[in-house]
Amino acid sequence: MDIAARQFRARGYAAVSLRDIATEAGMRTPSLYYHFPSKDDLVIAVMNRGITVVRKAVTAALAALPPETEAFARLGTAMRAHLRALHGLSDYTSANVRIFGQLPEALRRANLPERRAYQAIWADLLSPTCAGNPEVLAVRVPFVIGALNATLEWFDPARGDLDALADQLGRVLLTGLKEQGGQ
Amino acid sequence: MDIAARQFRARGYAAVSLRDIATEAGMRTPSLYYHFPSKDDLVIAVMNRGITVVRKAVTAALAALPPETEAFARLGTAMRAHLRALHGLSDYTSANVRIFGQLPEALRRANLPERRAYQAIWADLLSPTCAGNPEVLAVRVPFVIGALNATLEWFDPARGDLDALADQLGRVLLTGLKEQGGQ
DNA sequence: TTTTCTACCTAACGATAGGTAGAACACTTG
DNA sequence: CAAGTGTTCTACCTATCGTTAGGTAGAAAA
Repeated sequence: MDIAARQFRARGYAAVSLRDIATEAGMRTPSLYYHFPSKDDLVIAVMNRGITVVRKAVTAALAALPPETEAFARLGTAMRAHLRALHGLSDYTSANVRIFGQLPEALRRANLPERRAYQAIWADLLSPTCAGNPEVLAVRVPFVIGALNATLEWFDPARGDLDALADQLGRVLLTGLKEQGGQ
Repeated sequence: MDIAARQFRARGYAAVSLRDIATEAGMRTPSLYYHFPSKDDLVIAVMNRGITVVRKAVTAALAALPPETEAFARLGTAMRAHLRALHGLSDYTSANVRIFGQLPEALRRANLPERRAYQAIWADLLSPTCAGNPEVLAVRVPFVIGALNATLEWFDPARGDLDALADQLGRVLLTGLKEQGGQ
């Protein structure tokens, strides 16, 4: 599954064959079928773990905060944990974000329960920013998650500091582009 | 090309076969080779037009503004034009955003010049928000474009008002989540 | 009227995809 | 040691992929 996640992340769902995965695992293709009944099942397992990983990372980061931490500090912590899971923690979450849009609808649906559970965390976090207004919240939750996920397409953690990125994005999202110029 | 763009957008690069495109076009597969030398050339043509379309849309929207319009109003206008191109104007831009990450590196590289030209517009727009600081700019340009593009994965223009979305995202990006609660 | 071009066609190619059947190996347990 | 069980193997299948070869009807050009 580690190998599959890394390959899916790098080259996409349809472009990665079971032969590719088996070869890197030091196996023959049919041997994979002992562990997974089909390519679909394998990719679903990778996708679900991708959400589980980031959800646990964010939950743990929030749990480590002092209980009286204010809403915007909690939000910043969650953003940093999410970015860390995306860019460093494992290939599962990044594979999920990368290939979700490439999957046939049936496979996408199989990942939706996990995704909704994760979105619920962000709904709680973002609720104070819009006085609980459900229509605004319904836009802000996917917007913030989507904006963070989009960093996967342009940020290279090998060439930039991930914490600096988290700081800067946190500032922009919380206070907007309008305030403070540089630094 | 219209058909190819729509199918790429809906189902991804590798999942769309030349047979699929030809069938919808009312042709046999090899007939496509009269118009395009290969699948790669076809997809490159679609990708490049996708950026051209949104660049012209944004440029035109900015040109229609009074010349003395201040920086943040110009930014809001550009955001709205970008969202419109993504969600309504044509399938080329949305296909580009959807499948860029799925392409083999060689095809991605073929689209980079167009992309850089488009990013230059946003660098101009965003420069006033960070006093021209190049490091901050290098993060903010892909961040804003990425955040807008990510709406493709969750916003359905058939079920929500695109202008309302543009307004709300413009407010969040310009003034942040911290200010004004609801509405 | 002869030639060339445009826009398609049918037939088939080699490569590769996901998947199956069943034999062979490896390790634990009686 | 023999049996059983878990794991990987060889060999092969069918479907589909992008692509090529060679040809054809009709419009345009000479």
